[in-house]
Amino acid sequence: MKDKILVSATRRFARHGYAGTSLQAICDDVGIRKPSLLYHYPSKEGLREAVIAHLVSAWQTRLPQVLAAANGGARSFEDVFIEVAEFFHEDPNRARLILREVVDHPQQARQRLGEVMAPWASLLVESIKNGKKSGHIRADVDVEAWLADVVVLMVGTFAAAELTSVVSPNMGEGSDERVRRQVAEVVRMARSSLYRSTHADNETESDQKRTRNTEEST
Amino acid sequence: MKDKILVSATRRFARHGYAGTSLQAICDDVGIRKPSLLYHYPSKEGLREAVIAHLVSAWQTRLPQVLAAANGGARSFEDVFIEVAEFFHEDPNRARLILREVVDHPQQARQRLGEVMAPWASLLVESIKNGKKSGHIRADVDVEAWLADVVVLMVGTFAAAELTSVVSPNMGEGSDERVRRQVAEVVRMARSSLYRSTHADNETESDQKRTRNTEEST
DNA sequence: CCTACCGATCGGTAGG
DNA sequence: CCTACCGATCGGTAGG
Repeated sequence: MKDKILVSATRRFARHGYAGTSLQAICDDVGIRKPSLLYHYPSKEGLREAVIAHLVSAWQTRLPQVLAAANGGARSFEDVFIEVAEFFHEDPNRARLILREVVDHPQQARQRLGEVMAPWASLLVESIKNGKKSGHIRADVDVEAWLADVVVLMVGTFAAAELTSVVSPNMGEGSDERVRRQVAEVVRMARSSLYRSTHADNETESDQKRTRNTEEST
Repeated sequence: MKDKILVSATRRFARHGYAGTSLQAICDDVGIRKPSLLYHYPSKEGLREAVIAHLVSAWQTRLPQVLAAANGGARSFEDVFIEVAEFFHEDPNRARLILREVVDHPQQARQRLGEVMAPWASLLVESIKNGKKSGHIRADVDVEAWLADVVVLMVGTFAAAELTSVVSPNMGEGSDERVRRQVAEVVRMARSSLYRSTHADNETESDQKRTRNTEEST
């Protein structure tokens, strides 16, 4: 029961925001009365904290795989972002929730994001800076800003998948396909803006139509 | 007076969201009573529409400059994004407002964004696709996805300027400097992920330590 | 632009 | 997990 409340709260907080969600609405979802909800969670604020804590812990569970990817050598960056994309793909509400927290409680969200990102972010930054010295990473990359950009891109892509269709409304209704394309382009942008010469540069002009169909999944 | 209401509403909707803002709070800001506000605007919803309409009209005012930049030849893309950045820099609440609209009313926001972006977005997309044919644009760029990414990046950078400090908390408190770096990196990413060979590539390996020193200031 | 007031709903408590 | 109920606040109206 406590879990059903958490699931409903997560969905509603993500979709309508904290202020836009009433305890009554959550109770209606799970079929109980307000006092029953307040037996499981001390207050609305307490419920919000539980929702965030659950999100953080889901991420912590994921961390080992991300860290493993980060140590994978040359393809480190791409593998890390693929792991991150998988995390959001599992439940896009996670991205929306993060986005809401960032705009609703900027300083608190910054701190929490810092704690949660620190382990893998510092690894990545270190790795990129080494790449700069050894020459295969562009010298003009602002590493911290680059990483922040890619995180914004990841969260933004999943939180606002609807945006894509602004430009290409002719794409299939299935937003799954849309998100896939969007993520692929995020990875491509991240990579090609980082490396001095991109692997994809050995593409000839003959295959301009597109070699990769889903992703480059070679 | 009507204007003071609009200004307060814009700020509060941007910062705390529509549901998180009470008419009373706006009235307190401008020093009137609720019925007076409802004389100027028919309802809370009506006020929200006015806020959005004002944002759209501010953008329309800007449009000519953006279109002019889009026709500037080789530097088209960069100039367009510099114009867009200027628009958000004038008032970051604009970015927050857009972001809120996108998560709160996805389909409505998508439609409105489509209308507002169409004129310059189609110019840009066309121009990039031509660049592909003539060979100076990478063949593997997913043009529509790329544009969506850059828009997300622009809005996200101004809406969540606080994010940057997650990675580099040692940076100056002045978020102005932070945003500047962030925008610069957005432009760099956008450009270098687009062109087959970037202008910045003529950097030699000798200035790898960093041309700019505002960076992580070793 | 105001006073006075409305029904509805908010988060939360008492008490079992 | 419930019924019953709380004060506070919500958006909005009547009437001037």
